[in-house]
Order: sequence, then structure tokens, then C-alpha cells
Amino acid sequence: MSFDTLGLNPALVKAVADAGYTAATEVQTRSIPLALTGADLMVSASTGSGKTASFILPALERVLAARGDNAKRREKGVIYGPRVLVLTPTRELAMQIAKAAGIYGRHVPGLRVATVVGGVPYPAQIAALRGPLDILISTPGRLLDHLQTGKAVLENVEVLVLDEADRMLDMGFIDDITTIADHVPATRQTVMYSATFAGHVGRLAQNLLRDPQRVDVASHTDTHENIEQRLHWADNANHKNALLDHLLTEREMEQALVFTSTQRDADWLADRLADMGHAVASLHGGMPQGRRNRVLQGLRSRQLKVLVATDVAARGIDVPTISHVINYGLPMKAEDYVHRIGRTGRAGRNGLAVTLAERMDAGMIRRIQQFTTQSIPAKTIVGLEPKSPEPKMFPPRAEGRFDDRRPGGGRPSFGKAPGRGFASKPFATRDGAAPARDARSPFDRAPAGRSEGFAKAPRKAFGDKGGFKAPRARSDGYGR
DNA sequence: AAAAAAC
Repeated sequence: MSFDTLGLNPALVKAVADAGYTAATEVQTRSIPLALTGADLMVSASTGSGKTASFILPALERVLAARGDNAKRREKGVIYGPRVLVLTPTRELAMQIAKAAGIYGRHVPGLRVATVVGGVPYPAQIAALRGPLDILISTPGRLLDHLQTGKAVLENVEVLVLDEADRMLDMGFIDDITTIADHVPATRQTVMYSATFAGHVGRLAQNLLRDPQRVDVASHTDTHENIEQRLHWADNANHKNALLDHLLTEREMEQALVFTSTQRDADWLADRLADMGHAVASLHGGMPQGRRNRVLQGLRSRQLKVLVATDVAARGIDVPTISHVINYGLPMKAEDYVHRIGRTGRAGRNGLAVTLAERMDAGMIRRIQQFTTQSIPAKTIVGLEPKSPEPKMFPPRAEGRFDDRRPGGGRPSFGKAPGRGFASKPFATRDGAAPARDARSPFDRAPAGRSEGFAKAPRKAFGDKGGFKAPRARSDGYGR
């Protein structure tokens, strides 16, 4: 559906068109008209579904509608605080949403958007909170800090948006969110986004929302239709490294996001890859915020080809040129796998999500397959086949939608064109391991001409790699 | 046993 039928101000429709979007996504089509009525909303939408615009556009609509009030508000010399407050779990997400607000709000005269997140100096934030403000995007901790010191005023908030509510609860923000919500007028509109509304999130919704409308666009069992998933079994860390290097030097590799399980592994792996000549940096919560910002900027500007990150990057990061997501270390929760792979295949592009697993990871692989009710097809790369037999995997329990969607059995493998699925062998048994070089996939082309180990030719490296320490667990001395 | 987030 087109944006101009959603009831949005032409200034917003124009900004959306300027940004290159023609059609609204499902979550936008369904939630924007509801949001414009002022109703409370519970929205479950998968990552990359255009979620941010679905709450930023109605927020901007409200800002536009209130333009007349602003002169009055500014005159009085009183701190009014924002009209719209958005809470997000991570700092990067907050800044990304702020950027989107700037883009969609470019034709909104005098729009003021501010972010309040941890890890950055206070004075600029305090100044921003004091000035006239339309939209405030914040992580809970720092905002609560400002509330306690009286620097943040939320008594004129009209719209409260909770993005990634399930994640914020996972991170222990329940009390912070409740306290912040207590500072916001009860007459507000509240919009809550979450992958699920079961358990704690549902209870929080009950406490914060009034007669909410529900918009269910996607569940975790839905396929990312434009993301091809693959599994490579590796004998050991050495083998995993060789597979990784192969993937990173594929011709189709535009930019890769490589996930590790720990901060230490992220630094370590980025350091090794830099030594190999990759334009790489790491990203994790243990890094100073300034450097986190620079790294993300390096990824966006495409100075970086490879980003090695912890799950801080699992949600929200929206960089359309990420062609590969590689799970070098598995996530701790199956749910996080779904968020990780959603970092590729964005803005209508195709993406490849490759999981490198050792035998000890078989349990997690099984849980992921169970969670998504899909199996991840196991593949091999010529010259890099695992020497030990693959773990025996059992098919995930097929639930309703799984069968409903593909009556013939099997899942689409890449894109939507017929005949691309692996219809006859939907499960990753040893027999089901398909040849790696499958010419039907855009990611499968002729071998790069190298069968093992890392590339030796030095290429351009990115950023510093200070503070690197080899992890004790890695005594196998791969590579060199 | 991880990561994230306030100082």
C-alpha cells in the first residue's frame, strides 16, 4: 500500500518518498492508521519490517498537529520536555531511531529530536532536555538518572513508545520502565513493540496500556523469505576459522556481521581478521561509547567490510549493505538467533545467514530449529568439508503455519521463486547436506580458488585494535 | 556461563 493513503501529512509522505520508500510495509499499513487515532497499541512485528517508521511517522504527525502550541511553550521559559518519548534497549538503536526521525521529519519545521543514552557526557543532554523538545529517544538507565536529578521533565509527554519491550525486560529494565512511565501523564498514548506478549511483557502491557489494539504482523516462526540460512558443521575452531575466511572472501560478500558469544571473542576475532588484512572492527558493550559510534559509522560508510560483534548488535542495527550474517559463536537463546539473522536481507535485499557450529553446539542448533520450526540446511564447502561425522539432527516439530504455508513440504531457500526450496530433504540430516556450490543461489559461485586457511595478503585494516588479549580458551593456535 | 544498561 502507498504511504499517501495512510492518513499522514503530505510533509511526511514527501519525506518518506525522499528517503526512497514507495510502498508501506504490512506493519506500517496496519499500525499507522490505528496509531493516528490515538489508540494504545501492542504490536508484534519481526525485525526489518519497517517498525521504526511505523511509530516515528505517527509521532511526527502529532508533532505537526501541535505546531501551533510551540511558540507558546517556548515563551514561557518553563521546561516542557518532549511530546513523544521512545524507550529502546540499546544505545545504538536509540541513535538509529533518532536518525530515522530526522529523515522522516525533514519537512517538519523546527523539529527537535534528542537522544539520551548512557556513555556520553551529561551537559549536552541536560541542555537538550531543557530546551524545547519534540521527540526524545532514550535508553532507560540514563533517562532515569536525569529524572532523579530533576533534569528530565516528562509531564507533557503525549506518546510513549516502548521499542523491543521484551528485550528491555530481559535486560532487567522492568523497574526503570515502570518508574519512567509513572512520570508520564496517564492520559498519554502508549505504543508497545515486542516479539511476544506472553508472560512478563504481557503483564507490563496490562499495566501500561489502556484498551490496546493488537497488531500481529509476524511471529518468530515466520520465515525471513529473503534470507537464506545455512549451517556449516566444523570440526574445531581451526576449521571454523577457515570456513569464516572463505565466507569473508567470497565475491558476493558486500559486508558481513560476524557474531561471537563474548566480548573477549569479538575483540580477539576482530584482531585476528585485521591481521589477515580484513577491513574489520569489533563492537560490544564493553567499549567506550565514542568508539562504538565510530565503528558503526565505519560500517555505514562502508569503510568496514566486516564487523565482529556481540549480541549488542543482534537487534535493531539497520545497515542494508550487510550481505552476510555469520554466527561464529552461537547465541545463548534461540530467540536471539532470529534477531541476529534479521540484520541481513534488509530494505528488500537478499541476505545470507551462515551458522558455524561445532558438535558441542548441536543442542543449541536443535533449539533454534525448534524455535523457528525450520531446519537450517547443512552445507559444505569444497575443500573444507568436516572430517568428523555431522551430529544427528532431528527434524523440528512442525507446527500449524509450517505446514500451512508450504503444503508440499520444505521451506523456500532463497527468494520467492519456485523450485528454489529443498523440497525433498527439508531436514539437516547427513544425507540432506547439499553441495555447497549450488549455482541456483546468488551467493554460490565458483570457488575462490583457495581451499584452506586464511588469506595471507595484507589488506586495509580499520581502526585500532587496542586492548587485545588472546583468550585462554583458544590454545589451538589456529592460523599462524 | 552471556550480553545489555547509569555513574
